[in-house]
Amino acid sequence: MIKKPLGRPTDPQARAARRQQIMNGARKCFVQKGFHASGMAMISAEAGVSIANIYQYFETKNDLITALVEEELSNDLAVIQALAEAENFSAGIKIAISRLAEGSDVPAMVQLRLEVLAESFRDPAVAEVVRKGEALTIKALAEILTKAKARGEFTGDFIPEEAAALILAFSDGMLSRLPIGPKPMQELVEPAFSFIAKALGLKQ
Amino acid sequence: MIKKPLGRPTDPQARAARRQQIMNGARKCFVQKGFHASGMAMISAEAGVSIANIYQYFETKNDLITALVEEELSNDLAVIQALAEAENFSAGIKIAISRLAEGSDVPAMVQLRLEVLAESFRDPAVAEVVRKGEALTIKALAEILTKAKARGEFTGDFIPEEAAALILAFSDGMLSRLPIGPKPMQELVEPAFSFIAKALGLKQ
Amino acid sequence: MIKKPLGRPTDPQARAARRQQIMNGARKCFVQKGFHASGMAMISAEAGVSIANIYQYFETKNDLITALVEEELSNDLAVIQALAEAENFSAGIKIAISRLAEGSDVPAMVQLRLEVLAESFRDPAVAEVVRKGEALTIKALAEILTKAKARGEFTGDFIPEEAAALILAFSDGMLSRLPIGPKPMQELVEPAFSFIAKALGLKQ
Amino acid sequence: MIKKPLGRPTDPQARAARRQQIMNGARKCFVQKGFHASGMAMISAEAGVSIANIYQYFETKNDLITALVEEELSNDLAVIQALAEAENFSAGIKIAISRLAEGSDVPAMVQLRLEVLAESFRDPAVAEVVRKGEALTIKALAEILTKAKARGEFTGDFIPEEAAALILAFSDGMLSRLPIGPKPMQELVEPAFSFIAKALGLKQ
DNA sequence: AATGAATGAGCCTTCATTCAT
DNA sequence: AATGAATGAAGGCTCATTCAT
Repeated sequence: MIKKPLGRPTDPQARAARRQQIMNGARKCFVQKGFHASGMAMISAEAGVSIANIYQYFETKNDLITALVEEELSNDLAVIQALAEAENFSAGIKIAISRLAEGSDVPAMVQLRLEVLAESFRDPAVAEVVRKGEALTIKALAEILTKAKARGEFTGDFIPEEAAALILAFSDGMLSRLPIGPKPMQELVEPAFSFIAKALGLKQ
Repeated sequence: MIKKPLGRPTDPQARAARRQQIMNGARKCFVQKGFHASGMAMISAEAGVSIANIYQYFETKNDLITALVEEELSNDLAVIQALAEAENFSAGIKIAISRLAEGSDVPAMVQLRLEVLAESFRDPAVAEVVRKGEALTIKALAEILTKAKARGEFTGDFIPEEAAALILAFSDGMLSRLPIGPKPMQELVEPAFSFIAKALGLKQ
Repeated sequence: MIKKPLGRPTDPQARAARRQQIMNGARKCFVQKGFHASGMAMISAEAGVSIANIYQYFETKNDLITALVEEELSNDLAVIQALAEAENFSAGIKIAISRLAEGSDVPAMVQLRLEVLAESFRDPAVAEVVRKGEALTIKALAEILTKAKARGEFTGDFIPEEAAALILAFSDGMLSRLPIGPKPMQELVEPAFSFIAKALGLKQ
Repeated sequence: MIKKPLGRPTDPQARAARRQQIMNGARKCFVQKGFHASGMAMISAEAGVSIANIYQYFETKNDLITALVEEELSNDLAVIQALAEAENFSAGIKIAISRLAEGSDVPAMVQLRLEVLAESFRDPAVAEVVRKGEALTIKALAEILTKAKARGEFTGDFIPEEAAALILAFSDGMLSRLPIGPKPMQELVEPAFSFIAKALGLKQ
């Protein structure tokens, strides 16, 4: 016998949709003003929802932030995982880069990334979430490196986990300098790739 | 005849000291809570100064932030310039690293660095200040690289300005992951140096 | 099919009541301290409402002032219009005077009137509101004068609009001297009426 | 033997000049913003004096206000007294009116007048000052009326003190409507004079 | 589920004033 | 006499959050 819910049946799909709607509005605000300068009023306006309604999906503003951080991290992970399907490491990196460069809202993502890192210094809860997400990302990238290494794509030797961490750090650093660099990011893609390639001893 | 100014004369030294005192208090707050979550009340308490007094040294809270950003950038530049006095590039990097590692408050500096980068996305005034500071830093590092290159310390070839930008980005990325990395920073110093060394073709 | 609005429905009556409650509290404060020396804290205390709640009914303190000015002007207009129902001009004036004299809070009204006039010098928005209100009042009084004139209540000749403006100015002047006059207002009612009567050539 | 002051000799003239300088700056501010919206900072800037210096001439801001009110009242009295030198009442009124109309800053005076009246409702000290000043003005005007009456310039009968009070009230009322009247003041001078003339039974 | 109404705490800034020079 | 330095209190307004409908 199928369970028959009593009272008003809640529609999980509708709930998820609205939750996403709120998070999308919140992301816009956080990108523009940061976590702590974005008010619930602005978020509710951007999401097209009443303020009070937000509190039925997130207990506090902090929870909303945390949820958004998790979503953001899973996006990052997805990029890395997409990289796994490439034929070789070199091609994978280029796919990832082009995916970033062609993404319509790179600055927004970077802004949010910085916000997340800064927040993880302050809020231990956020730090924990980020730490887990990053661990997954590093692991995924390390596996890719391990396979590529096994395929003999590198001349040099390195510990995959370490190299993964370094690559991601490098990527973070490059992206975070987007708004302040003297040159546009485009011109640094090539040297950046070359930088990594040499560091890892990528063939050709 | 020299005109004698009426009233109480200004003591530039005392003013500078007080200004610094305020900025130090502000830094503590900004490190803990970020720019926008730090209130003037907290800053004044931390600095041991009345709120109203702060406004005799900084017109607005934003001006205080900007001043702090400038100070922070000049500190960064000083680190790089100290690197110029080393015998060779390898030694210089190690000096810089040890200087950072031994610095009593690396996490605070990193936290502030993230805050600054995030803010430069939002406030064009801050972005401009950061841009100028970074240009100076890149230039300084590029000169160091040029000299080291002339001394034949590298096997590979690279454009100094580009390499400088990449190194700084890498450094930023490494530092910014301090609170989230699975390993403590200490363990990544060696691989990070090795990473750069290979990328630039540093001999030995 | 009629769309059913979601969420809690608005109760216009309750809103209007609360709005009035706030305005009443504000009036007390403005009478005692004037517009600019009355703080929102004092207003909220006098109205029995939280400060933040006031801002759900008036966007700014200035809006609250403007709304009060409008209300005040409509009260003035009501007094004049009540005058229209009297048998003749002489009786009407006496009705108006007694209505003022018996009104429990003449000083408050006068104080507010001065505040309004002073403010209309500074804030163009207030000036515009007052101008429109005064135009209506003058028009109403002019009509009354026109009818009385047609009834042959005056020996002299005068342009109704001009006379109306002069009478209102005279009234304003008399009232505004309430707190400084050497004699209580009561003793000046008779001479004031006589003054107007002679000026207009009122019979008997 | 002439008294020889010990210590630093104070220059009463210089003191008076500076005092006036401050009051002039204060007047500008009070006209623009009113008593309570004008800050000491603005006053000091307008007067070209440091804030602290103001406190050597006026104990509090309130004292500064009171002093200005006194000055303002004595100006009013001077206008009335100038009226005494005219050949007859009719000419005197016209002199007074033209003196006002040609005065470069009638609106400023009126604005201040309203401010003073409003303040006299609140501050008993100001009220007392104004009351005394007004008593003098009424007395002066009453004397003028008495003389004119003795010269047979009026047909009607009236008590001079009463008439003086009424005339001044009327004048106040007319002026205070400057910023809100539908017509410019100029066009109301003639009817206003006629109004008074009729009320007092002025011949011709 | 969704919204309007309400609030205490806090925001940045300016106030009138005093003190030291 | 005159000014810079300093401050507690208050300014208008917004905050994240809760409650009633």
